[in-house]
Amino acid sequence: MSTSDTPRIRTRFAPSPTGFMHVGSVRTALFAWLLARQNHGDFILRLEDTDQKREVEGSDAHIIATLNALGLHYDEGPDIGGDFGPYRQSDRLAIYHAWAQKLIDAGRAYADPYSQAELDAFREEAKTSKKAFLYRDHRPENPPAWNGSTPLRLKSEPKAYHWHDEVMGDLSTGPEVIDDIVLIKSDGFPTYNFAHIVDDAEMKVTHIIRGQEFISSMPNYLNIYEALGLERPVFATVPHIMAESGNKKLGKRDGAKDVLDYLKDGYLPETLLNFIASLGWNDGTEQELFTVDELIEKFSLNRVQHSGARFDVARLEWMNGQHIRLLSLGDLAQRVETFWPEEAHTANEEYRTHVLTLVQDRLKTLHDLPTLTSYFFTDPTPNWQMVDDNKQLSKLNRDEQVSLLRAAHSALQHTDFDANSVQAGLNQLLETTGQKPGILFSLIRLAVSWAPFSPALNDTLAALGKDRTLQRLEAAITSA
RNA sequence: GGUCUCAUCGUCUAACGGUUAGGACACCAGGUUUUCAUCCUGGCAAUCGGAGUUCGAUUCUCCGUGAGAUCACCA
Repeated sequence: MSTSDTPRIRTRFAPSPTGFMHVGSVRTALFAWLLARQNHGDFILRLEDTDQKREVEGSDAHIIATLNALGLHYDEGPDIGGDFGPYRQSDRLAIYHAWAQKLIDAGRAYADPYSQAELDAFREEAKTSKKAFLYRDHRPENPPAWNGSTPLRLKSEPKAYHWHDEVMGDLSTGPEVIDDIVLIKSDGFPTYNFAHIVDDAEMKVTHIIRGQEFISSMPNYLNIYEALGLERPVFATVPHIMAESGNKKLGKRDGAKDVLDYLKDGYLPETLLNFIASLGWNDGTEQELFTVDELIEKFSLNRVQHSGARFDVARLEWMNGQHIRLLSLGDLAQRVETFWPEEAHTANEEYRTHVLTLVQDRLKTLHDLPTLTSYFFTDPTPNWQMVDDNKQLSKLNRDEQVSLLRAAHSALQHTDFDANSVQAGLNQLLETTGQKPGILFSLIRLAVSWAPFSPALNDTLAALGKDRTLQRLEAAITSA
């Protein structure tokens, strides 16, 4: 790479289409995306579909949908093209074979002559003699010419390595980890180990960001870079996210959740990005909440944690509430469109928006909307158990409770129904009944909503309006 | 087992070698919103162990211990 001008930063996210994206995969995508955006570079999506057996139908579309839903838009990719395509490895087989041929010509790759059984025997032998298995210990003297029907292996050059990782710092290993790894499989597809190096070079990727599981293969990759005569890109290895319980890395088998499901559950994309970034990264200040723009501005690889972080939903929930509160009413209104309870769809827009203002501070996820608002749209079923379960209210007997509701009913009949007037009416009712607000207001609140929580009482009644409020009180009284 | 990596409150984390080791989530207790959620205040709670370097180690070195990753014709 020329040193006179720094190359444009290009990062990539290179998933294999074997399922959905969990928070771990989103994080590597996010970090790569942040780095590209921060430097006004390019972010590339490349599908690594070289293992036909593991491929899951439709997961490429699912991955793309997830990236788009999160706003992690890429500049080049299988569905949108770009100058360095194709962006699907199965469409690039000729490219890998051309690069492989270079290695063969240079005497740095050879056909693997062994059968699976023979290989297994070598491994077994190594195991019983308690030695690490190395294929190169069995490297054939005169391998046959490669005809594509057997694996093609790298003729490695064992040596100690030493490299820099933007996240982990300086890393090193001895020659004992270098081996003759497979470059092209007997089905003609390249291995990840070979394909990603070729692709990153062809696509001019400058920064490789990936999970910790690749750290132990790094020396072998370095060996390939050298065999191919390629410059090393910048490496950044991010630690794993661990499952909520246990210390294992988060994986699909351990109940890792599809990130798209978090969106369906009413978590905001910006919450997810903020949360996932903060799992292993912070800007060194005490700031916890970041907008996407702030993440782009402040993110840096060298402040990424070296150790794995555990996923904590409670914190995610809290953060989502915070982000919901930061939304403008108009923005929130748009985002909750699909979350309203069924009955809300017949209500007029103005009323719905008003209800939304009342509950914005109470939402933890958009999915909470129905339980928080359904009584604004449809008459609730009285449930006196809720009254009996209330510490304060249970001190009164049913007759006393009902007579308080009657008093409320008659008092509110003569009140205007804006929030202030309702408040004044309620205050007066406190005096005439001689009740404590904790009792009187709790009772009225339940009688009109039959919901576990609701906005301030006067706001709630004013929003419901006089007719509906009185009618609910009547319904409560008759059902007692 | 070999190799590599990591290690601060329960969790996410901050701390030029010098701080009463800070913040956030969760939890607990008060308060405001004349109930609930939100919000505010306060509380609980951590440097894995042992040597060494240093006037002084969370921080540097070494040894343990623990944890994770990887040793595929998977990525």
